[in-house]
Amino acid sequence: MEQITVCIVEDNYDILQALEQIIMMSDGYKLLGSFTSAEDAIVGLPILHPNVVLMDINLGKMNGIECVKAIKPLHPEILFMMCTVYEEDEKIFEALAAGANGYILKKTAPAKMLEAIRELYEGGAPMSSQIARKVVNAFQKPHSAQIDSLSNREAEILEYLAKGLLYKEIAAHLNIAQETVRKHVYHIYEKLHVNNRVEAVNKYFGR
Amino acid sequence: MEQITVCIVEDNYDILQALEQIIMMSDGYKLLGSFTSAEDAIVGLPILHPNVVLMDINLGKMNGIECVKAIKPLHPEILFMMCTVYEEDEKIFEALAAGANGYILKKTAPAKMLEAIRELYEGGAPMSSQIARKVVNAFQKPHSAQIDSLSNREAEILEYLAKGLLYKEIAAHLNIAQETVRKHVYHIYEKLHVNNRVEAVNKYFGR
DNA sequence: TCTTCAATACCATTTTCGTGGTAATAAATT
DNA sequence: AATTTATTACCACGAAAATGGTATTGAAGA
Repeated sequence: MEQITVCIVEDNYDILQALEQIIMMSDGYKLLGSFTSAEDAIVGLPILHPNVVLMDINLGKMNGIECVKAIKPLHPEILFMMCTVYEEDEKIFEALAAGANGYILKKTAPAKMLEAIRELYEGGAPMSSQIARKVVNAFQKPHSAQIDSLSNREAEILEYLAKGLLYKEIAAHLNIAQETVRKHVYHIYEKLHVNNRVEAVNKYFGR
Repeated sequence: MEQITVCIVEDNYDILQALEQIIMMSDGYKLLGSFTSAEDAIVGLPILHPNVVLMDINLGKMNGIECVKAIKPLHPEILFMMCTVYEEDEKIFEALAAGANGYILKKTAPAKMLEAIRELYEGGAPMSSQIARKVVNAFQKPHSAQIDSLSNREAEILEYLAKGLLYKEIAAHLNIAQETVRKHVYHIYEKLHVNNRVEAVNKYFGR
């Protein structure tokens, strides 16, 4: 089994020591080093470049998410596992958007923790069932009552609007007059309570 | 342990029989019925309303994703586990967007299959490591070379464009002349190789 | 030092969009 | 039978956006 190199970023000394013990005592895992602040990690992680980083979210000044955001674009090969005490909804999505690859709770049992690190290393995205469901749910297009109120034709035209087509282009696609497209759009805006294209498209994408 | 009620939608008779056997022979799971077409399932599933549906993606005329799309909005409490032979990228996201809750491969071992069904029932979103990574990656804002080429000010203005603000509103926010905003936008379009707002915003959101 | 780039600002022109009115037809609903 | 809704179409006006040119300033780089 290949050795997985690991770094830890954690500002609570007791928790850090416990994590270090788990990694060091386990075959197949090698602790390269630890950091107690995001600032130190930004400097040190690119030098040590481990396979996996266990990143605490709530650090001192700069939090773990900011830290990932700073490092990940420059070193996409480094895998980040976010560690927190609670499953905070917003933090999860923020972390994933920042480039985190996994998300586990600190209370996770040592064996599970090691398993998750390996899963991450092997191309997975370890996270609890509850988090996975939230992530999957985020994919569901939230079809609001407003969107539902659109007629078939209007919904069709909104799709074209979302692609950035001009009215004349939409008209050509649908074989109707540009003026008719214009009128449909007018009604779409009324139903969605917006007054320009981008706002309508944002509603279409559930934002 | 509570009984989990299950229905299967699968048009291959051999595979269907195998799945039925697995469910029927296992404690804690109860097979309510099976369907061999999406059309039949749309009629029958709401009547049987199982906890979990094993849904084949490649059915005859109407595929499994269309089927989920038809039923899920009316019965969000029914959980859908998509089953396919291969991990087809586009299908995964299409299925999740349609309202699927889990995504596993048909070759999955019976024990794992049952475990996944229970995980689904208990609020999880079972899927393979590879799929989970793809789903998580989809959250990462894909910052293209084009987006990176924008200056700070331009990126800032693109954010406002994405919200649907008028030039004059953006100008007011930034305390600069509307004409200056206009010029920034002109450069943004050049760098992103687009010629209207919606296309620029789509690049911003990685579409 | 010279050059390039980012940010600012102003101008002119054309195209597209947003607003709102009228109206015919067919389909669905009351 | 009467009414509403969806789809189509045309018109007119003003607002906003898109194209492209000029120009100044300051900062960063060659």
